[in-house]
Amino acid sequence: MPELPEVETVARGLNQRVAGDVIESVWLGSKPEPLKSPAREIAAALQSKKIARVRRSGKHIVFDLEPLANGSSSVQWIVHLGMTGSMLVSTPEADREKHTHAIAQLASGRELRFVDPRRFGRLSVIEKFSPPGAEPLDISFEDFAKLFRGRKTPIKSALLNQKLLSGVGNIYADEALFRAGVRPRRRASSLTRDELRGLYSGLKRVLTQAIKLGGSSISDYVDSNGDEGFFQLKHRVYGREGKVCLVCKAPIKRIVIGGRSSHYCPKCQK
DNA sequence: ACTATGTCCTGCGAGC
DNA sequence: TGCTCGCAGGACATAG
Repeated sequence: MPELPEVETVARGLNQRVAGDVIESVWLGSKPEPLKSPAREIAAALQSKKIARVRRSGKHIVFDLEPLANGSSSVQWIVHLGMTGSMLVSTPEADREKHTHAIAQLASGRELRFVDPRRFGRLSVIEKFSPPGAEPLDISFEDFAKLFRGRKTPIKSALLNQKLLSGVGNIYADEALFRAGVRPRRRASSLTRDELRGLYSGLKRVLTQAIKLGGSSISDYVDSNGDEGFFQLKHRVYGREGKVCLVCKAPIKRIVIGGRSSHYCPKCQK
């Protein structure tokens, strides 16, 4: 589900609400657990840790944790929401949603709940998380252009490659390519410098505006408060197959690239 | 090193 | 109403 703007929204919400709180205990409920490291290690690492800060890196939520007493070292709790994951702040009395896989009890009396129907999400604890690719909102144009040099893969697939850029997913790749006027099947290396400039600024604009609107809610996505985003109302191509282009009235096309559906306007995008 | 493909999971809506 | 099919915001492993 969640791409950079959704994860950013969730992380900001979590930071506002649980930074400073303390994880008292952890329940890991589902089997197999949606974990990268053994359940016991994760539970032990989270227990009795203060949440110093919650932030986003790529599509990952990063909880910066500090030990309560001297002795153990700082660690990071890394949460990836996969396609359908959500991380909710709730009261212990609230009904436990189906597919709740983990719950952290907080000293304030509240709970952090990880819910994920499709189970593509992952939890892990490490010392220092380093994202594989560059942050799309921070990268310079020159570095951005360099990412696609010599790549024969379609530009759409290159945008989704997290080792190049961290955080871009199917929605925002399609929306950025529309704003750049570039068809998703074009070979990455074939883009002209002008097209790369359009893609660079189109991607930044789309991500920035989506963050402002709290992300896109298609079916599952909600923030840490359970609220939906509004950027889906601004989609120009994603999910609009057969509908008319808002710029030129041509019908929007849907094709499959690398197993992912891709939406574009055959007239506006070259 | 890069690229294309299949697989992991559950749920929902469309079509019959 | 009930079924089967296709599809879904992601990321890996694997094979070429």
